Amino acid sequence: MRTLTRKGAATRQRILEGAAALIREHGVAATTLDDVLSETATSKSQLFHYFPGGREELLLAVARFEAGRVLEDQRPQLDDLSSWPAWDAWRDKVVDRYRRQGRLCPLNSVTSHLGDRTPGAQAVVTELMRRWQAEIATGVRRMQDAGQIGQGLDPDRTAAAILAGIQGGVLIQMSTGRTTHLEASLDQSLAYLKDSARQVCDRR
Amino acid sequence: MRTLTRKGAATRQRILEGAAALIREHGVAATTLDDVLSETATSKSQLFHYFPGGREELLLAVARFEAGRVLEDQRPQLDDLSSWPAWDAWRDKVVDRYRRQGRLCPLNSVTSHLGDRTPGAQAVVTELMRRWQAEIATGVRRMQDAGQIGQGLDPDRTAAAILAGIQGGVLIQMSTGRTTHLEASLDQSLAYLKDSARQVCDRR
DNA sequence: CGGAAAATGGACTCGCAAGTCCAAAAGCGA
DNA sequence: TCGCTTTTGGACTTGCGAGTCCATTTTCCG
Repeated sequence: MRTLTRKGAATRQRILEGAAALIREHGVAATTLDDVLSETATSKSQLFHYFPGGREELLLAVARFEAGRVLEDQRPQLDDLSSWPAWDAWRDKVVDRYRRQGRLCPLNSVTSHLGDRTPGAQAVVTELMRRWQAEIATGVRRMQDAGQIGQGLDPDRTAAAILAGIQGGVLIQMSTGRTTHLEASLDQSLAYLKDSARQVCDRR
Repeated sequence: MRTLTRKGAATRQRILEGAAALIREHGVAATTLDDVLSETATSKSQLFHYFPGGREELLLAVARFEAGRVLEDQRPQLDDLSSWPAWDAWRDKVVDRYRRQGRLCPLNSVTSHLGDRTPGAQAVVTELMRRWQAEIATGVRRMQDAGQIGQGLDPDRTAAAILAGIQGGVLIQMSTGRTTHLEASLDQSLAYLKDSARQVCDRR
């Protein structure tokens, strides 16, 4: 596959998105290549033409595809964590995003199926986490600059804790179907940050 | 399988633990029934004798087995969250437990493979979370009674947030291999709880 | 318009792993 | 010890799904 004509690119994309849709709905284990073919009205030769590595390469592409959406779905709120109302709006956006997504987390599903044999999958997740955490940390720093968050907090470590809470909330949602834990975690984190500012004032 | 002789029970247990060991090491996808057989020195007829439902039933049994270990591994610290040193000791125990476990989380692996077709797997996880959260909540209440945690906090919701942080920390560890996020989350939660007590004092 | 490269259809192979089966050995209770 | 039940060995079947292959059509570009 040296070059890709417009038609070819469209087909490749159709396969990719079709596979992602099936996985989001039924999970990885229940999604065969033949399912993808009939879903996207393509033939086997096409799939292996655009994804020479077969199933594994396709799953990895789906992982990248899904990973790319995660942060995008949080914009523009994630970009501007510079006031408490902005943080609250972001919190609502995150909760809403995962409530819509439902019980299945495609990214977790894909990576846990690719397992450790395909280091690429872990790399995709790790990179996503790194970027996500960095964006949150930027928000923390802005609030510190504005005197809204205590100076004593390490922005990066704080962001790590918030991120862990989100991930765990989503994970628990996968078995319970509820966003209760996600909300509780975000609310606790935000409360902690808000308190940290107040304590600084109290001490003066 | 009406009754189970002593020998039969031992064999069944050997199969179960062997399967759990393989899954902990290689993950579910890379573990076949034949692998389990050679690992445990048993034959196919034995496996299907003790797990008539085949692979699915065995995986569910492994899930239950692993779920049972989770809380046990946190005792006795989890049982006595009645002082800050006790909470800190529990925190260390949890971090240590998951650091030892390494990158693979057998429970997540199994449930994500059984997927939504086997509701039993989700039930196992849900029940584990419920119990885990309840035990943490008990600890919160004790600390409230002792005036060490602010009365304004909802024990159950607080426990939910702590639990989410733990789960997320472990999940992130699965791709990064590090317990950084787990530690950051637990530390942030504990700091929040400790602050909640101090604020109550300040207000008086 | 013409030829090379890309895209497509779909039948075919092939290996793996789940699950079946039956006969033989071992255990158990009376 | 006897007879019944449980346990065990391991060969066999079977189905599914990944991956291969080649002929044909379509697209691209000079």
